[in-house]
Amino acid sequence: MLTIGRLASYAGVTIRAVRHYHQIGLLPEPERDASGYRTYDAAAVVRLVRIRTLAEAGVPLARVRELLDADAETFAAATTGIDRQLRSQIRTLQEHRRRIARLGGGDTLAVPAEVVDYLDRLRAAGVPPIAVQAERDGWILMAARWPDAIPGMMAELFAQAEADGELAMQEEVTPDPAFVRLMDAFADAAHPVVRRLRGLVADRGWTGWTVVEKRRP
Amino acid sequence: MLTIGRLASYAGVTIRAVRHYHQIGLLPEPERDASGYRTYDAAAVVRLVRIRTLAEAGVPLARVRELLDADAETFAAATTGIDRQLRSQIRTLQEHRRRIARLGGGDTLAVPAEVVDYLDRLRAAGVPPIAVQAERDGWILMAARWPDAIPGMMAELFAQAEADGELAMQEEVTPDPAFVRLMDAFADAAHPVVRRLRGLVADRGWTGWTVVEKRRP
DNA sequence: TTGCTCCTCACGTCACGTGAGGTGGC
DNA sequence: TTGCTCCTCACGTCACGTGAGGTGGC
Repeated sequence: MLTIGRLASYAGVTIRAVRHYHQIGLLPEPERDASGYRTYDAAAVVRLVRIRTLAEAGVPLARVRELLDADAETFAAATTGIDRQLRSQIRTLQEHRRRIARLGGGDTLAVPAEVVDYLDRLRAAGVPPIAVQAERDGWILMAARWPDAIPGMMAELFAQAEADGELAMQEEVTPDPAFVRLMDAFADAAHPVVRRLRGLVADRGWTGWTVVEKRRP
Repeated sequence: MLTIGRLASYAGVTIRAVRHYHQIGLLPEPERDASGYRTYDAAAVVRLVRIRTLAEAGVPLARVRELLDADAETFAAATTGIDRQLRSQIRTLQEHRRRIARLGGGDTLAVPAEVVDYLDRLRAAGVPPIAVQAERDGWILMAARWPDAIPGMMAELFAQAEADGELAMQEEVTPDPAFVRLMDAFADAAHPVVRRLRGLVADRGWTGWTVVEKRRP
């Protein structure tokens, strides 16, 4: 016969966990010795190891109770489902590894992949970091509001760039005019208020949006 | 600007989670509009996505707070630690898959591998299932009490079997006498009370333990 | 007497979930 | 008026953790 301490350590759980399983009726209360100590037999070990194996695999204790009282066939079927869930958890953790690695590399993960590409092109084209960041913030809000619209908008953006001439992919300090027109067009399309602001700015003698310049007289 | 619902759905968390992060000061409370609704900007999205990425990777929220306020170098170092933990979790889940598969196959997982081998030999030798189960229960209690002693005892057991003659590995219905002597010796060794009981049984005209027979006069 | 293992309450923890009851603009 | 999204309490959940205060045999 075993004390609760030996039982727990053999099964790899805490004493408190064993007592918890008694409380919720998952593991029957055993006999007591003269001192009031619980005394466990081999059957308790077998049951506790089953409980722990299932619980550690993520099965809720309420479900563990059902499974312990099920016949071998039902139980075997349930283990298939549990295994599927475990595999799915593993895949999820692998995805989390990728995401954590990207975070560690300085990525914010806040914009879709297409937009990341686009922002990289801006940087490569020599757009100043502060402007790229402002651009990113705009896309974050866009993506949050109309998530489904992003791929289409990006496709349209690049198609327009093709039409206007090639995007400057070299590391030029000054963005090329075609690209500036592209970004202005995009900014207008992003939100009605942008066009209005641009109008106000134009009224005051300035032109452009991505690169704002004093209009030549 | 975004409402809490759009922010939450874009970041892949619940509205309640966002409010919880406000409550514990993990995400700053944003401005309110005329109706008292919270209005979020792009910075809130960036911060929330970081919180969620870390939290889903298993980082406690108290630690997330530390990391969000850390510099890029400290943060990058921390992600290495988080990745190590994720890999360890994946290995643990893979181990759980193996254990669940064994449970589904009828294994109790309550005895060490050596004892499983030994019990298989008993079964192969034609020992009745009920006796094998009793034997298993004895070993469970043994293993729980003196876990370190099991390998040595098993080695001794098989060495003794070699000395007494080979273990019957064929599927005989009747266990061979050498094997019965072996198990009797083992039972005596398992616990002092076994020898005493055997003595009492012997006094009443019976012999043996593994196979109890009326003693021939 | 000291140390160790056990005992029973009973409140605490973590990260939210879940109503209850109410507001504001279409 | 109805539907929808938002708001603030505030108690509930899950699987135990963690003292508090006490017992029993070496």
